[in-house]
Amino acid sequence: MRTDGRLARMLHVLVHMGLLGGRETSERIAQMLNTNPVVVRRTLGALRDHGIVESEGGRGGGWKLKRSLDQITVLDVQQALNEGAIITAPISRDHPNCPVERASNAVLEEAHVAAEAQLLAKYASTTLAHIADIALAEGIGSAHTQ
Amino acid sequence: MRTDGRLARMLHVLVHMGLLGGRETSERIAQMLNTNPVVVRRTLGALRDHGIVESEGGRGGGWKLKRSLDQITVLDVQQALNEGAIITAPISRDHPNCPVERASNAVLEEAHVAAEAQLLAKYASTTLAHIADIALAEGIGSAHTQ
DNA sequence: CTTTCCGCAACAATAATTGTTACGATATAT
DNA sequence: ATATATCGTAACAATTATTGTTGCGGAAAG
Repeated sequence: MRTDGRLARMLHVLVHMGLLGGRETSERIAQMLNTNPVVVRRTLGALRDHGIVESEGGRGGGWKLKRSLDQITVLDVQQALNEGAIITAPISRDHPNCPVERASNAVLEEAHVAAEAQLLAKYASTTLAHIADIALAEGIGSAHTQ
Repeated sequence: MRTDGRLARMLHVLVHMGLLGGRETSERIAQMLNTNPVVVRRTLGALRDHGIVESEGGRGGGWKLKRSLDQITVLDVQQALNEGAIITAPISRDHPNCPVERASNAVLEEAHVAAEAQLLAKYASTTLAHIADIALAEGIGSAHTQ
């Protein structure tokens, strides 16, 4: 199964935008992400709908953070991208009335719900400013030294 | 993304096999799972390679548990089916040398590794006998009342 | 030696994200 | 006004993983 890379990509680009401070076009952001401007609009559009960034069309337009890095958590970004659960219990629906299938599913559900709760708590307590600090401690934060 | 239903399906069928006690053919197991005998062989084959079940060909053959239900944990089944991680951190690989991307990935990795550790602990402490108990408490455990 | 099993290869079906092209809408500069 | 730079969106191919299916071979029991 292909991994859904949207969360990581958005964290990456939002931190860059916070460090750079100005407005960025979909074209430049696409280069940061090694991808296409349309993919950027598609994904950043979801963040705009949740008040994390704002966009302006026309000459001189582009994308800008609507809050500072310390006011955005990983959880904010995650929830803007995916309204559903992060970790989905891999339950089966072959015989919904079979007590054994229901018991198996119930055990899996319980374990996954607990793991997801822990994950969400971690997401909620991690701000993008924290990520920026780690990046700055390791190297130059705003350049792609590739 | 389609959910990987193999773990839930295997828990389901292993508990049935434990409760029934005898040998089951791929054909009958496929009916329990609403699927095809080939899919059953494919998946149970992995469990055989890990010593959870055994198979015999020819007339009177089929599949049988190699250990009792209280000697098989959910973790055993999970690891037989998938050698990799259960929860994969959705990291990005767009600019591997970019400190910001690395910092984002590191934060995600750390959170997911912690969540997976909790999940594995839960899997390890849950036996198939436990699932069977839940099923028996709710209804008849060996019949498909559909 | 026939029937009943599993073993395995090959390929279509399904589902989700990503990548790409094309066209429209809008705002700015000249 | 008109050209230009941007986002907005629809449509479709590419990719990837599991599932479903068919077909043929091998092995064991009777």
